[in-house]
Amino acid sequence: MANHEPGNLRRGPWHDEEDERLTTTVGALGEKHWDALAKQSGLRRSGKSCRLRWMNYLRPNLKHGEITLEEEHTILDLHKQWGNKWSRIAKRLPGRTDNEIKNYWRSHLKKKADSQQECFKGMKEDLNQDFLTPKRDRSCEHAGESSTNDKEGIFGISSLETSESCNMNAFGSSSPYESRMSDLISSCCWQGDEIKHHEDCMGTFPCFCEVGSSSEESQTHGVLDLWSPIWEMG
DNA sequence: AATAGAGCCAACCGCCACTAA
DNA sequence: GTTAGTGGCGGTTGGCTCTAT
Repeated sequence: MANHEPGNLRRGPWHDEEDERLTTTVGALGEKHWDALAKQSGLRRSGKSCRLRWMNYLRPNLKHGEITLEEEHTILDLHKQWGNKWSRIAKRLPGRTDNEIKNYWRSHLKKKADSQQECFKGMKEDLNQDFLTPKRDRSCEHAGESSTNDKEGIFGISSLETSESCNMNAFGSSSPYESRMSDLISSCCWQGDEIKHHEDCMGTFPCFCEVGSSSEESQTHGVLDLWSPIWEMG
């Protein structure tokens, strides 16, 4: 199989001259046939090691700076959808490598995601206590049609979709429901996030306005992600 | 100032899928 | 159909840096 190499291969951190030599060789031969490339370069490195070094650090157009807030949201969104498919996630973040994203997730986001999940879990319990009340009095015409699931338990409405179609102002500007949701969101949003409302939502909750970054993807997923932990904990 | 513990990240390892012979 | 070679992916590790005591 591959990599049953002689024992004199170098390991450990790469030196500048090794980087230069690898860059030159890849420039001449292209990003393929890594074992042959490693031999031809004269580097005492395995093809696998050369490929990794190239892909993660030497490739043109790689970003080496800090992960931005927008990128962070994207990583969280996509990780939620796809799990640990780091290479797939990396394809959606130009200039970032799977290794970089994986490390960032483990060192920065995992705890964040876990604590957010815990936060929502606690909030959901509180909300169930607060709002397990008759729902037919709610102004929304969808309210109270069949009170069989947790989404209704919280909102008195039958689904995310129907709630979206309702006018949330029907709950009243000072409803306990609204203020509770406001507390929930402000306590669960990450530091640096801001909630931006559309003109017609009047800043009531729940609305489907943008949370956090201004990217198109976040606009699509941001709020749904904010709510989904509640749905999923049913 | 010394030291222990935590955090971070580059690099390695093992497995798997794909391809060619 | 089988086997060997290769590349890609995700998990893990080792060592360096930072922070708290």
